[in-house]
Amino acid sequence: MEVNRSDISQTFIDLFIGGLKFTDEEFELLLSHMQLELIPRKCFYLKAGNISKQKAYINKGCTRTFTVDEKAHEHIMFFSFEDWWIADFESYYTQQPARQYIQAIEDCELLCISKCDLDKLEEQIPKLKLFFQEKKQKMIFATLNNLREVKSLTPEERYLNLVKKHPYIFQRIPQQYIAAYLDIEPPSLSRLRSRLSKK
Amino acid sequence: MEVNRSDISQTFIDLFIGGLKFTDEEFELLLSHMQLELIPRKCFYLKAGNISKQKAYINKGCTRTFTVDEKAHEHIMFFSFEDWWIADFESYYTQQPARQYIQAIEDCELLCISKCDLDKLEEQIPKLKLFFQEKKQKMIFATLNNLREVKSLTPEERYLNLVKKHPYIFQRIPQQYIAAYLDIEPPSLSRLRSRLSKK
DNA sequence: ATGAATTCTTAACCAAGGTTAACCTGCTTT
DNA sequence: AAAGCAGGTTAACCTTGGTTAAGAATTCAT
Repeated sequence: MEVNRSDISQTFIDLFIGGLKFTDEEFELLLSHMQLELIPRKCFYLKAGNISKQKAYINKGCTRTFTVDEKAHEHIMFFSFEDWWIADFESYYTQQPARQYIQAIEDCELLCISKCDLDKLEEQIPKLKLFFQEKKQKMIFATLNNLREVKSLTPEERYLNLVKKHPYIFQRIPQQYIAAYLDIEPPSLSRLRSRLSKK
Repeated sequence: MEVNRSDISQTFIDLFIGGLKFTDEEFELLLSHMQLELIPRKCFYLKAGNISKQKAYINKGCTRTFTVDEKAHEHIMFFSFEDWWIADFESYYTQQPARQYIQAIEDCELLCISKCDLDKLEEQIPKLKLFFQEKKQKMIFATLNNLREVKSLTPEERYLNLVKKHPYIFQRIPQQYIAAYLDIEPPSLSRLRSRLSKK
């Protein structure tokens, strides 16, 4: 669907016009390559096996990125909210089938741009290339920290970290998904919570 | 210590001369910026709190990169062997104090180059820049796969994966470090192994 | 070669999370 | 309003890994 200027969040405009100092022409050029996709709650933006052909800015809504193991258990790698960019990182850069699913937790409005278009645009607008290189760098740091956390903390400690660092997610994310993010079963999360509330 | 041409492994020469098609001048230029560091077994190449100021090519030996949690338990992020490049990724790129330790498991010969020199060299030799960009990309993929594994597999499954994919490490890495890599205690690894050998 | 020091294994006991099933609550649907 | 459903909680039981300590096996140093 074509992007209607009125659909775009102020945050998106601030990001490019205010933050990255895009000229109006550059911004229009960018917009002309973006499509608006509406993903209803519970629907998939990407399924494992498909190729992640575009990056999407979350204009509204939130998603979960997860894998499914051999025992059919889901493991959530991360949640994404407004102002995040989503794609299956490995699939996007290799153009090989993804191993992860990206599913809308709430109705989502996504501003999408294809890898092909973005690659060209990045050559025309170096600021854009730098912006995504920065994003990539931060994403690596976040992944390494994540790995460190998963390796060194107990589920309870990870839960407490989540409460401390991202309390807002409990307003928007169902418990079962929090459990899948912590890699425990829903009854364990319930127990853990009641154990903590008694202290 | 200055790098003596005779110290360098054939693999290193093949990498740059054969693989990356460096001219002799480029190769000499690279070598002129590298230093040989000898790290004896059990000594640290990097300690948490220090800044990772250089990249090092493992000419000989192997290392472990690990963190220490609040309960003083060590968690090994990965092992590195000959022909790998080591640094604390986040610290190297941000020049902030590292949160990880890098310790020699065997006596190591490292070919080191400072971030400052490498940044300059990469401008002079674009092939070098591309080479490290590729490395970085692969490192991200590996980290994401690692995270997926840690989140979705049991220690037993991770052990079996290790046996299947990297059987050689059992020749060189003590059990206690394998346990710290799997994020279990040594007695658990022993139990797991005896359980498996009975099947 | 011998003693000392690591490293690995084993055993006993404990704690935490998995599994299953029942139950409760709040929503949707008709 | 009643039935159905999804999400969350609770309880009972089981499995697995942590903890501690003791003992066996290796390795190292002299």
